Amino acid sequence: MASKLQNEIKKRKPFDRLEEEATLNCLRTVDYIQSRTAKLFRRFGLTSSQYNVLRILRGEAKPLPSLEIASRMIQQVPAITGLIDRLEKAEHVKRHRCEQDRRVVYVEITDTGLDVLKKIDEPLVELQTQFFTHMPRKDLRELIRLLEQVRSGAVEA
Amino acid sequence: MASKLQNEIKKRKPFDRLEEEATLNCLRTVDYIQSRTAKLFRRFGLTSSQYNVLRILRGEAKPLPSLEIASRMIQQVPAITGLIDRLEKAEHVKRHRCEQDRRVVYVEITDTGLDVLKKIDEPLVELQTQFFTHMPRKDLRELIRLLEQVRSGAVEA
DNA sequence: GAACAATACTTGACACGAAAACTATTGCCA
DNA sequence: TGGCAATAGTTTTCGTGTCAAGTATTGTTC
Repeated sequence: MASKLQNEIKKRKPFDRLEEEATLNCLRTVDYIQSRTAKLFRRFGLTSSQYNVLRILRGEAKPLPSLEIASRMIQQVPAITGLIDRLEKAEHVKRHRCEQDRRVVYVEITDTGLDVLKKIDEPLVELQTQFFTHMPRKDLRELIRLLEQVRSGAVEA
Repeated sequence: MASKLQNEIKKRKPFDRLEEEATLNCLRTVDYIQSRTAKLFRRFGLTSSQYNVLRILRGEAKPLPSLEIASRMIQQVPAITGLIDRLEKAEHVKRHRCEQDRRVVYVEITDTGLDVLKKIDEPLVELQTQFFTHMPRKDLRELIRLLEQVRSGAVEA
């Protein structure tokens, strides 16, 4: 029987390696999750990355250096500068240089930023719940275990 | 005990919902897979999207209309134009208008394109194998099942 | 204490993804 | 057959990710 994924991408031959099928399934599933989530954020004028920066800042509840933010995200250093530029323009964050070490730039979330996050909280919980409502809790836990297991084998690039 | 993911993103409090933990685990794992794969493609002068277009064209072994290609990928219509522009400039594909229906543009892979794919084949198999070598086949099959299960609940946006 | 290395960003160039608006061509159908 | 909708792509704009190279500041070492 043809797999679900095989139909989705109109692949003619079945996968000949489990590894290929697993890789593509990961990508496909996340694409689904990403696009739904991105759509939600956009309703509030944010992109996924912007939301992530704000979420990190709220979690920490104090200003953080740019690179510290970058390290908690998945992004490269250069991207973070422009990201914060735009967040600053939208008045969701403020920047100020550290007086002790003038190389460091601290980023702080503003009240405007906190307000936006607050509005997003509930619909985001709803959406994440919706992704998995049809799955038994047991399967959900198993999925988490397996995904962590994949990453546990991660080798340095 | 703090979860693996919680440590990775330096989250201070444990996740209070399984759904959140599962969502973020999906994103995190795929980011790992994506970045490793993208690096491989870049060694051969391709991006992930470009590789995907070429792979689709090789699989079909005949010219395909632009939108047909787009539908087998995950991308939006507008993105496909520029993507094919760049592939054409690199002489990996050729474009030609359909004579019967002049709205349609057929895209065909060139010998250059086939050559690049051929060179990528082996290292890609190796990389995908490496992602999962440390996992028992049984777990791999279970992971595939669970990921398909997630998508099976997909609701229209 | 002067030179060099390391750190914390910033800038510029290019490719991609997403949305909205536009062009060209074809199909419909009354 | 004339007009209007549908289809297939393209263009534009903006935010992002990635790489390479650059700047400012601080640390370190001989």
